[in-house]
Amino acid sequence: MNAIELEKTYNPKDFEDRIYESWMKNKEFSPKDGNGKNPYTIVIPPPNVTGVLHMGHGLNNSLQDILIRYYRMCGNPTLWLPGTDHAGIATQNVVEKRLLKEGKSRHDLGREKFLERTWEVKEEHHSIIKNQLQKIGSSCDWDRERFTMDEGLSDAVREVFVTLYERGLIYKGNYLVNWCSSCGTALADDEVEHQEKEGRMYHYYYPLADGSDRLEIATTRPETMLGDTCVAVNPDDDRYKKYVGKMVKLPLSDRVIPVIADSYVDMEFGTGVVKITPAHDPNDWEISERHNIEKINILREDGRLNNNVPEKYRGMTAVEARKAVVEDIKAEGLYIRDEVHMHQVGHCYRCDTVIEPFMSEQWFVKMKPLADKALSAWRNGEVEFYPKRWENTYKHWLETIRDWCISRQLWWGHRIPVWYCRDCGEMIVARKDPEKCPECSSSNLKQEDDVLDTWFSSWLWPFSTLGWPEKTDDMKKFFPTSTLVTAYDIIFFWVARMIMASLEFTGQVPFKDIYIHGLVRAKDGRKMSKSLGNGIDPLDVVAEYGADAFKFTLCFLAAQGQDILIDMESFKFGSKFANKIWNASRYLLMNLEGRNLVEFDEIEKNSTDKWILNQLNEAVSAVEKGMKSYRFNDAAKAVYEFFWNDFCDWYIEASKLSLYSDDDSEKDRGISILIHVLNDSLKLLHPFVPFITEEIYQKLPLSSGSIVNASYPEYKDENSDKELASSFDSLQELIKAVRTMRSEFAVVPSKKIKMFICPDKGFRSSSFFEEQTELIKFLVSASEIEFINTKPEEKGFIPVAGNGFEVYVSLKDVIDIPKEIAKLKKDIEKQENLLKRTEGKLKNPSFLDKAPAEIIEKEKAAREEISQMIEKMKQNIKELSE
RNA sequence: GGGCGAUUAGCUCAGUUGGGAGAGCGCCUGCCUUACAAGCAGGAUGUCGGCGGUUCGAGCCCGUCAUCGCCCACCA
Repeated sequence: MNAIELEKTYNPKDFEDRIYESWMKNKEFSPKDGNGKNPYTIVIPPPNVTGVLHMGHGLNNSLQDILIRYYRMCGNPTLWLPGTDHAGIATQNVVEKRLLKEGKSRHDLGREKFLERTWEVKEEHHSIIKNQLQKIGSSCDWDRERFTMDEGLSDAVREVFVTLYERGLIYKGNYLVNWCSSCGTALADDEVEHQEKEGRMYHYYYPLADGSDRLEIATTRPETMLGDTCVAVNPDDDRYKKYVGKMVKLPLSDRVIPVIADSYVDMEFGTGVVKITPAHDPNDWEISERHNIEKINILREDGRLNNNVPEKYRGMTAVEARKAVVEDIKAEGLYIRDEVHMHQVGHCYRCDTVIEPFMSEQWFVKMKPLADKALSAWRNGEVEFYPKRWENTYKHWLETIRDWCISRQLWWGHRIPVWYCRDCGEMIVARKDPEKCPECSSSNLKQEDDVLDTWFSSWLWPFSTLGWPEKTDDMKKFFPTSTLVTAYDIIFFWVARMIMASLEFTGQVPFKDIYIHGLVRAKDGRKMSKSLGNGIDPLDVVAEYGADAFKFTLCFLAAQGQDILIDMESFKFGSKFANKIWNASRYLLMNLEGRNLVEFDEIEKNSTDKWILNQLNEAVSAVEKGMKSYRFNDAAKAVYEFFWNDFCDWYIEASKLSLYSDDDSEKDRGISILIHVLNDSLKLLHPFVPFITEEIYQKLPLSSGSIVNASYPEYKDENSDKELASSFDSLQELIKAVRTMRSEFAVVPSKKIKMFICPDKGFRSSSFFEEQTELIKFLVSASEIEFINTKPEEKGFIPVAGNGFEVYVSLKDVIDIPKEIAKLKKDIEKQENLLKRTEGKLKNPSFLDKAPAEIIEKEKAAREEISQMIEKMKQNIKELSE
């Protein structure tokens, strides 16, 4: 046949897009029927539709893709279901920012127009993120793509909301929530990020109403005093017992508030007197509930002070008011001092604005009953975390869970399916939009303005995307899913909640395995972020090195659960590997010129062939082990070492003996096995480097169809040959020993040497060496090899000692004898140290008594080997000195 | 205040039932050997954070300390 040509240089840009298109065209990513094998399903953690793919997504989706491609090739009906998340706050912020540029606010447009605008932005961004996922090679079934706000998923959201309401697990109430004044909405507890900030602790007096005395209080937020409704002390605090029940005058206002006793107050901290602002502090809220104290809200939704404070402070921001209040306290002569104080301050996880505790009417999910189910499912082993340590995090969060505030004062999202009758005030919670009030039949209804927290749709993702609440075929076939792959930063937001929702509504866990990978960071260990400017755009990596280099590098670095530190340069690693695959393949395809391929089963295999088949077999096994235990780096390492070290450095080199021979049938034999092994290697590699393997696979004379659905190489017992592998180790040792000798004394490859090989008596590989004479000659550039039983009589040969053999090479005229002797002496010293250690063990009675027999045997063998080696080297020094 | 992770070659990191310390990059030497110089062949480099313990044997298990990082937590 003719040679098959590959471009001289590996250039992923030439084929990656073309190949992805062909995959799409041929629907390679849609699940195939398995011959009785279990389906393997992953639902993608849906990226924010208006977000941009960052390195975290890059890692996340690379790992998913590797799993998916692996199981798909293993013959399981495999589904990777893609989709995006509407990301309420984030998306709304994007659109509002755009409007701001036009000088408008969302209120200028009105709800309906604003939503239209947002859908447009959504469409526009959606194609960006989808394209990015495709560029990195994600083999998702795009025909099944979903969006959290599409019709089916919206139905699921309603079904869940109403059902939970019916089950008494959703309630509405006026409580203290986390308020982001910039986003203008309430947030769940998890959406608040605490940052250590330097603040000041202000001390000043509250005078008693009767003027008899005054109390010193301390606070970090003086402005909140405008909402104080009492002052609290510990009931056991002797200093203050006498004040309990008395009234104090609240400075800067005309209010008089009581002194109460509550054991919450820590006598040791501060002055032991706490000003209580129920509407703006969670603890104060609790205290006011216990003592039935009034709550005064002093903030507007935009974070400025409202009309419940004296006129001069109205409209000020908290920061402005703080300054003003402190000045006024000073003016009144009540000020004592202030000092630096470090404390945790909550910030909005979307816009980083300081969060204010704020009293408002919101919807909540009662979490305890849901959490209990999720805990027991985990205890029963229905879900398993990789790495296991995350189970502590999961458990702790579920055990200390608080109710979930699910209403958001936004427009973009699922509008809460609750209506109020304007005529009779009836509240209607319904799956379908009601036409009229069931109480009074009025059609004058108004739907709840608020929308649901984004996570309220995400937590249904594993089953809503498969068609739930309908009983779809996909639901039957692919649910529960197999593996969830995600980073640890959303265990609470998402993972735990999916388990809760799934158990509550399907009675099953949503997935069996949860693989938690690390975060991708910059080389300095910092998080990649826009503000730091240290981020790497995955698409830049793809443009520079290709998608395969991108995926392989990340996978190779993804040690279980550890963060990954990278820069642009890091991807050279994967790129070099891809380049190696390219060139090795190119070389083999070139050598098809004029050859007749022989059916693999009919080829007679020599030891080297059997050896590479054994190595391939072991690699298959290592990949399987790596995939099953989610040790991606182990799997990547196995394929890397197999392909580069075994296949390229040894097997292809060795095969040149065949390819360069004069015998046509030997050439045919050689190339046939090479192509066969390459074919299997490409399949072995495909999950890790999908594009390049497809590009080459398509050109191989053995293959038909896409590699995406080709069958993965299977581990075969009959290909496993430990003895052969061990003989090959000896052969490699021998070759390396001679090469080292040549290299140390700068003997150019073109200089052929003559050598004698003297295998140790009874050494297992002695006959193996003889069989490999031609190969050894070729690989060490020898002109002639003779096998002997004892030291050669011929002069001018340098002895090289190895385990089980001694080699004599004709280098005496070129080498520096004193230098060689010095080196040998150093080696002997090393060996003697090893021997000492081994002998020490073997002389130790408790070692002999307690160590397993196997280990003792090993030590004995080592003693034998080492002392023989020392003997040989000593002998060699003598010979060299002659 | 709790919990977790990290500490191994100059750099980034592997090292899963405890049994003679590894990879990639970088460095040094020699090779443009008709697949690949993004390559080939060879080489140097480690008190495995400190201390103590368990064990015949510890990078790995236990305790403790140190440094760095993360998560959770209502101390005004």
